[in-house]
Amino acid sequence: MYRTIQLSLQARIQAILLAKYEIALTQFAVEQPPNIALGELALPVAFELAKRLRKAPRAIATELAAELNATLDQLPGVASIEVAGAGYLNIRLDRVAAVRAIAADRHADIGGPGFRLVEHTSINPNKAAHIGHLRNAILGDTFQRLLRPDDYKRGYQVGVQNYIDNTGVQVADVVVGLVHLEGKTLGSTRELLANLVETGQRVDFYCWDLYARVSHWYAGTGLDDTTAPAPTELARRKQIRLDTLHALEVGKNDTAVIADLISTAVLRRHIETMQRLSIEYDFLPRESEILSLHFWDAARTLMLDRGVLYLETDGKNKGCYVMRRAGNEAPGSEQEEVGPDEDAKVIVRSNGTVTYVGKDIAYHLWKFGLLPGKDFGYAKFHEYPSHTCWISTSAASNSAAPTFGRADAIYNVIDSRQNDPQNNVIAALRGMNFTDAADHYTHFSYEMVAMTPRCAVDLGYTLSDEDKLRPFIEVSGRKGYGVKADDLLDKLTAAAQAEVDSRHPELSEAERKAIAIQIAVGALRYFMLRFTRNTVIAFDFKDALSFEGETGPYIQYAIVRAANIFRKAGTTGEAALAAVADLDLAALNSDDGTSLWQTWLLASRLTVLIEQAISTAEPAYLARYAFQLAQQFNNFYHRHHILNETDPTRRTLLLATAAVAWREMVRALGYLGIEAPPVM
RNA sequence: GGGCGAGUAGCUCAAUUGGAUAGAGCACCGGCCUUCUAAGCCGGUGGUUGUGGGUUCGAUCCCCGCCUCGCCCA
Repeated sequence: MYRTIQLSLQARIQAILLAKYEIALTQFAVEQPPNIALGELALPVAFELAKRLRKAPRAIATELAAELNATLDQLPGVASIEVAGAGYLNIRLDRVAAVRAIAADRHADIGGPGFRLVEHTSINPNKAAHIGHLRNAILGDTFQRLLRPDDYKRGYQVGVQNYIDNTGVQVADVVVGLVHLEGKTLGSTRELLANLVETGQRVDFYCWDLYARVSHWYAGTGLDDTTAPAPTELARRKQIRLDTLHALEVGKNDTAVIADLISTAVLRRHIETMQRLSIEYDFLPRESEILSLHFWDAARTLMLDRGVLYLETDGKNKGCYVMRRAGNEAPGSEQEEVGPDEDAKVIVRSNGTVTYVGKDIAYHLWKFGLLPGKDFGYAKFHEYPSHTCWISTSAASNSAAPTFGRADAIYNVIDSRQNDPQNNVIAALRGMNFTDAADHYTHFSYEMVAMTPRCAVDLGYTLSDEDKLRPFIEVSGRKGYGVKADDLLDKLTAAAQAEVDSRHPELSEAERKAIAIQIAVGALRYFMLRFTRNTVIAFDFKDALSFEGETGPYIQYAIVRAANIFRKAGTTGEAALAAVADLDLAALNSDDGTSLWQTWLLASRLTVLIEQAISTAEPAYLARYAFQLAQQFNNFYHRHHILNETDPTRRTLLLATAAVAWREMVRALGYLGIEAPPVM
């Protein structure tokens, strides 16, 4: 409702400006006054025009207000418009009409054509998921929910991908650990995996420790060395690492098979972990197929054709295929004669190997459907209750698979440390004149999750004196520093379970467990979403394990309270809202009615927030909105005791007010991937 | 050395992207459970928005200098 009025106001004022001053203003702000007494919407448009019209803002506002008030019938839902302050146009709404529209769930639609690809999670399959990966996956999953079609909005067609680097150095390192530190063969690796499953152990946790051990082994600093190893020994270990990595890239050998077994087993664990948080994927493209299906060869041809890639013949990059960086473009100019562009990005090294950026460019050309003649094979990997998760294969494709790639817009949820590489890919697209693709490429960048020094010490890590003074300690899979996602979730669930057990002994074990999980997920997802993207989260158990104040459970609790009222009143939220249609709503215009009206007004803003969260790629806005709405409801809850209300008209209005808050809180939490428990 | 980001209440974060009196949570102090669930509500303490200039009707936000921290690249 709120959004609808915003749009009609904008259109109306644009028309007036064009007719009266011949000014075409495409975008201007619609705000909320600081106080409801000033109205429901505020337009600072007169300030914008002051300079262009060489007139005082207040004079312009007065003229506009007169014009708007004279044609109020063209603005349905608006009661009056007045000038305030130095030149604000304050809008008052027709509360009765607005409440009826909100109760009937009339709201602006969100959505459009085109296929949008959201890529998130993308954990190297060589270790357990940790809190940093959780932030990534929760951001991506929430954003995907905002885009997708649902009961509330038309939405966009969306595909969710989780990229798997199963042939990279990280997987190679774990293979080195298995083969060279634990003496495993292909056969004994199979036994190990079977054994871990039988004994109920988590493969990814096993690899977590092994990965940290291998890192120490390379450096000669771990428990595997009682005395410092000789330089020749360290060189030998480094060579083993390179050889193993090479074996993975080439494929079709025992080392590669071991890597595949391990990385697939770890990947299955990641899928399980994320499913605990209601995070699902549609497709898992793997680097092994990008290599085996020779995506790069097609990309190289295209890049050479389009002139973004060229062979450097001189300077430090002699013999490499390089790409000009943005800002250094001088196609066909004298620049090449002046000398080599030392700042150019190396794509193919002089030894013929492709850099990571090269492979990434090929992959992104595929995403946009720009890689001629190349597509993955698709195989089923995992079944969710509502859909299949597919995985890439170099074998023949399953004909039942949907198509991925050929996206109109992509969103890559990748932390801000990858800003440079991401910009390189965009620059490549732009250089190839794929302007549309480059324009619709969003690096959904976010800051990392680190740990407070205290948190690191609590986990048993020994910090240097220097590290203890830092604001935070970076999570490091390589060092084995970090809070594992499953451990955190287990901890949260246990804490929630203790509360539920003591509050609801009448419920069955299974019911209490289910509620505890909903609360734990609510706490965790909200915690990861409440910070805006470019804030480093310094993780601390005290904050993350809290169920009070600005948390997910606070909002869930508000929903439970509302639901209790409907239950005890012998009605439902839906019925309470339907009763508004033929109710006397005159009370809304009284002073007392204003506080009720504020709840309706806030509830009607969900559409505005969703749209804002999408356009800024900032789910935190929606998280904060959900909390605000819960605060507003709790305030209302304490001020009005609905079931004791004797006046039937007023009681119906109060019930409906609780119901509108309830409806929008449930919706907002749904987009955040948080369920509303039946009781708490 | 270059690039990106950040610096706001004791702590952790917001601020509708340049708008009206800079707001929340935590912590602390005081009040509220015989009521629809206290995982809650009400009140209070707490600010020279790192710093110096500039731009304009208006700056936490934009521009320049400096300081501090983080990340990436070399």
